Order: sequence, then structure tokens, then C-alpha cells
Amino acid sequence: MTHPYPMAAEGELSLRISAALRDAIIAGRLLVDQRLPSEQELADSFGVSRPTIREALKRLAAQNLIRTQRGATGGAFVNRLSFEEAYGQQITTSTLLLSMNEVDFETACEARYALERACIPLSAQRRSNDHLATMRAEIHRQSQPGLSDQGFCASDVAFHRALVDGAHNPVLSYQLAGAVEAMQPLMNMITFTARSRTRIIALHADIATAIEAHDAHAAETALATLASYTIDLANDIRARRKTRQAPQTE
Amino acid sequence: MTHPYPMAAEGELSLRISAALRDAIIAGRLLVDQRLPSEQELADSFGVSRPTIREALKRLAAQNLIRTQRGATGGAFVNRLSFEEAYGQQITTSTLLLSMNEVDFETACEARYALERACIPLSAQRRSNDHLATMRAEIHRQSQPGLSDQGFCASDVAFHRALVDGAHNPVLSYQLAGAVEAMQPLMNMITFTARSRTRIIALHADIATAIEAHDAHAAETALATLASYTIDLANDIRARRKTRQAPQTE
DNA sequence: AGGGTTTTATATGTCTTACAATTAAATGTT
DNA sequence: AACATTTAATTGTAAGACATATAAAACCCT
Repeated sequence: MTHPYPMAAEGELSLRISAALRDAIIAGRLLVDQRLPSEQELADSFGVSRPTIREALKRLAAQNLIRTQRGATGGAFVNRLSFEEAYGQQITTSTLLLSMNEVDFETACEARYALERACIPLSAQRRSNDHLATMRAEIHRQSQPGLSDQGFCASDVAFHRALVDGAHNPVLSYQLAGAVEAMQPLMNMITFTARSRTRIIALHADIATAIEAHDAHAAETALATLASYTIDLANDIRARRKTRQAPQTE
Repeated sequence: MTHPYPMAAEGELSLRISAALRDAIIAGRLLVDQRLPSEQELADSFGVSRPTIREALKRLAAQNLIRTQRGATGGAFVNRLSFEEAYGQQITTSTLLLSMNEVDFETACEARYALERACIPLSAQRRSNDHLATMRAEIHRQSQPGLSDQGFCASDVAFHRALVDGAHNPVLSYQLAGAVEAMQPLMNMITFTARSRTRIIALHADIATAIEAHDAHAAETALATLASYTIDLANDIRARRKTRQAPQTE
């Protein structure tokens, strides 16, 4: 064997090669920041052409498993997957999953609030002034009169993001980022009346106050109220749209 | 403009092209199962060569955004991202994240059990005979005397997976799959004594019974006990390893 | 001798052209 | 009409060349 990367026996070459390299990375045979052989060397050792190697490397680059650098000391390096990159991937995947699979609003919403509830006890216990300040700032932003529906939703996401990050557990934050952010496109479809905004802001304030007081139970209650109110809101809007559209189709 | 895909102004060509196509998919300008232009047509319309287009397509293929088919009616098609594929990506990403970032066991464990706790109320409410049977079966498997540590961990994952799926919320299942499965390599590092296994199995049985009785509170209590017991177990093992290794280094 | 500049070597990024493999539809044959 | 054959379209792979970026080595000027 001219190369040290065990390969599958069938399938497309570039796919087999990328899988072989990925396995090597996951298994730790290629360490973080280690430089891979040059494309030409890889091509020679795998017995394929450079374009094929390049396609394989692009697959890995798409998953942030390697980074490439041009120039004299350049090449492909095993990438340390950062939490930021992982967030990004999670959010794209979650967003696509929701937009492509006709997940109904209620299911997504239920999942989102269930997950957020998971971090409430930790957030209530460990909340820092930093995260509390962010939550208060977003609440203030939400009460601006000129704010668009989109801006309101963005602020809503930021608020909940601060709530989640308040747990000070990066793994938890990473897992929840996708769930919360992927919901935004769905949330953006809701038109918020002045009254519903007031209600939501009040619940946000309840949550912030409870977290500040280390009162996990009160925070969970407020969050549950918010969850069911959001779902009701979406159902109302859907029902109203239906009755408004029904006469037109007749 | 010779192509309908807005592109960034700087950066590598293949990256800009893949980003343009990805945006088109996410924005819904390219619909599910729609066929993209052939590589040659894409190359012409973007004003680049085929290999460059191919690298861009490989990036998208790596994220399961497109699938390619050879032959006369072949081409690249927009892929409906299935929950299964999304699971897979989430698990790989989470596993890499944990293995590459020296996340300590306690943080990961805390996140895992916090997330699982999120689905307990739903699972307790909606639990089906199917999932209950799986949980019981895994409990039985865990009590087999000849079972390896690895097998025990695998069964543990399967048990918790059934617990999560019992909530009958695919979005929730998807989000939690990564958290639970990515923990397995870390869990595999623990050596389970006969006594710790007995304790864990008993707690699993408590959870199953509580879920069966629609008793969310009891299930949460058992899960919390399991969480702290697991963390203690890992700490014990780490402490024991340290004291055993300390004399050697002196 | 030292610091700034130029050269050079090496690597990835891209283009061009060509051929192989695969697949479905069109075509021909029995 | 059913089956085998050809054909056309498309992706997969190959080989070689040039463009570009980058760091290190060589060089030159002070």
C-alpha cells in the first residue's frame, strides 16, 4: 500500500478518499493542525489525479474538517472544529431541515421551548450580570414602537440566546443554538400585534426577573406560558388567514 | 448577468459559487428535487471551468444539499434533507467537537442530562408501548453478565434514545440525537464495575416505570440521580487513575 | 553588519482538453 | 410487439499547463 489511509472498496473515488481521510481524522491518526501531504503527493499515493483529490478535500473543507492555505508553506491542515463553526453548521442544517420537511409550527415550537426549559435550572443558578444585561437590553429593544416584525423576532432570538448562554455550558449552548435560531424563519411569518408584543415582553421580563432571583421554578412557569401563548398566536393567525382566503377561492 | 444566482464579490471561485447555490436552495429559488443545470451549463453561465463547478458541487454534496446522478437524465438535484441525514451530520459534528476541544466529561454530561430532561414531560405524556418495550429490552440487555463495557454503553445510548423518541417530536429527537450519541466515546472510557452497573440499571428501571405511569416528576428525579451518579463515577475513576499514576512519575 | 528588497521555490487555485463510465431514450431487429 | 442495439447526454476521472499567493532564501544597498 502506498498510502496509510484504509479505503472503502467501492463507490466514487473522491468519495472514498474523503471518507478515508475523514476516518483518519476522527480516529486521531491525523492530529489537529497537522499538515496533510500536498495534493500532488496525495494524488500519487492514492493513484488518482489532482482534481479528484481536490474534490475529496473540498468535501472535508465543507465540513470544516480541514482548512487550506496557499503559498510556500501552505497545504491542507486538520482543523480544530471550533464551537463557532459547529454553531454555524448546526444552524444551517436545522434551518434546512425545518424548511424542507414541512415541520408544522407547533412541533418546532414545542421542541424549542422544551429544549430551552432544559437550561433554566443551570441559568438560574449561574446567571452572570453580563447575560442578565443582554436579556434586559433585548427586552428594551423589543418595546421600541417602530420595530419591524423581523426586528422583533431577531431580538426574541437574541433574548433566548442570552438565556441559554447563561447556563455557562458551551456544549449546551451549541446544541440549543440550532434549535432556537432555526426557528426564526418560521417565527418571522407571524405578524405581531401591539397587544401580543406587550404580552410577550411581559413574559420575557418575568423570565429575566426569575433568573435574576435564582428562581428556576418561576422561570420555567413563565417560559411554559410563553410557549403556549406563542403556539396559540400562530394558530390564531393561521385560522384568520384561512377564513380570509376561503371566500376568494369560492 | 448570465446566471440567476447572486454571488459574493471576493474569495475563491468555487467557494463563492457553492455559497450562491446554497443561498438559492435555502431561499427556495431552487426547489426540492429540482434539477440544476448541467455542469457544463453552470460552468458557462458562471464563466468558470468545469472542475471549479465540480468543486463547488462537492461542497454542497458534503452537506447533503444536493445529490448527483450519472447518465443521460442525470445531473445534480436539490436534495430533501431527511431527518436521518441530519441526525448523521449532527452526530459527526458533535463527536468531533467533543473530541477536539477537550470538553471535560462533567460539562458534556451535564449538557446531555439537561437536554434529556427536556423531553421527559412529553415522553411521560405520550409514551407508546413500542418505546417502552425498547427501554425494557435495553434494560434487560444491560443486565447480561458477559456484556462488555462498550456493549453496556451502546445499550445505554439505545435506552436513552428510546426515552427521547418517546416524546414523538421529530425535531426534538433530531436535536437530542447528537447530544446523546456524541457522548458515547467519552462514556466508553469509563470502566463499569458490577456494582455501578446494578445501580445504573435500577435507575433506568425507575425511569421506565415512571414513564409508563405517566409520572414526569418521578422520571425527572430518577434522571437527575442518574446524572449525578454518572458524574461521580467518572470523577472517582479519574481520581483513582491519578493516584495510580502519580507514583510512577515520581 | 544589518535591514529592507527582490528573487525563488512551493503550494494551492483555476483552466483546458480529453476520455471513461453510466444511464435512459431512441432506434433497429426479429 | 418485444427485445436487443445504438446513441446521446451527463457525470466521473485524467493529465498538463498556467495563475496566484506566500514564506523563505538570496541579494543589494546603506
